Amino acid sequence: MRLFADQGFEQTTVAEIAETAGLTERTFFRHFGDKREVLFAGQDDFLQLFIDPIDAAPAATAPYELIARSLASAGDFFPNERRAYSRARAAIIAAEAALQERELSKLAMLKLRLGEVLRERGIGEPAATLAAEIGVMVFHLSFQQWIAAGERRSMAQIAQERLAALTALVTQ
Amino acid sequence: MRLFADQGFEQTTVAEIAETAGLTERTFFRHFGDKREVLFAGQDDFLQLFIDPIDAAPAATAPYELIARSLASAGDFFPNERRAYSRARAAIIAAEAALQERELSKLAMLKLRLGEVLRERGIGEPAATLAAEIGVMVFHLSFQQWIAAGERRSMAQIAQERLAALTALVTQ
DNA sequence: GTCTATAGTGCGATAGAC
DNA sequence: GTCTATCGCACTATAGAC
Repeated sequence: MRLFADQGFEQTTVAEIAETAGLTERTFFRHFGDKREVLFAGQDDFLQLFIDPIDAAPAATAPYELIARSLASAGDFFPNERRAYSRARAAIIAAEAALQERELSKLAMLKLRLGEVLRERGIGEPAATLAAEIGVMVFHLSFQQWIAAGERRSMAQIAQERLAALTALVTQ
Repeated sequence: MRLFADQGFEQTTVAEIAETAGLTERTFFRHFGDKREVLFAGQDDFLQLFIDPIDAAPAATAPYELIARSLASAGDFFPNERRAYSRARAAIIAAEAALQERELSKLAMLKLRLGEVLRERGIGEPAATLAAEIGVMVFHLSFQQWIAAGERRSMAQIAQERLAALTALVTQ
């Protein structure tokens, strides 16, 4: 992160990263499948925040309500103290198309996982996939707003507002 | 496409592609920013199909209705004759994570462009971005269903059904 | 069109942890 | 004694500079 922030992602070689970390290039690639992956690894607990409230919900809970709970829970990953760090990381990603691609890819994986969890609850198609897509989409848009300049509201609050806006949009 | 289908995307070198096309490697990269791009270039008319019906709609048309018209129009890009080709292309993309990433990236660009068009009509935020996200998301899921084994319905029909399912999901 | 830097892979050797 | 982390080295393809 320090190297990327100072000189840019593209301008930083894997050799530099490895040296800074006191390792060899070969070892870097043992831990990370590619150079971009170093910015996205270790998001397992983040994923779990989406899933836990779904697992904990009563069996009859409607998909929409599950998504709302999932979003509220995911907000815990982004307390106010994390905002500065998230902004710095987002700036690095925003500066490089290759990193934006990887971010979209990670969000797509989250969608797939969420869809699975919903289907395991007996929610059918296309509802399960649609609910997963909506949940992750609202999360993503909310996150972008959360790190916007001057924004002070919490992630959970923004997400709730965005989900309501989506509902309003669809029911015009 | 032929080379990718026969031996896989990763196993096909740019040198091979260039030679097959009767060009040099350097010329390939002059036309395409990177190797993956060759599978995604020239989608401008596709993009326009989303935008045209929005431009043509009466000023007071609600965002949801705009999206519905956009989806109906985009369906024209996928007549039944195109289905076999789309399946073959999708199979190539599905076999390679790097290509799936690029596809998501292209869809994200489409979202951005659609959002712009909606804002130019005076639709505010977050409605414009949400509508664009919903439109492209429904398109993407519908496309995946359209190329699913045994599926015979038209793109427009599937998209309409998916959009209705989304509405039902959110309004329960 | 030529040249070169860098990402990423395959295989093997070594050292330490349990 | 097996398992895992690191390293060394040779090699190829992409991609960019000039």
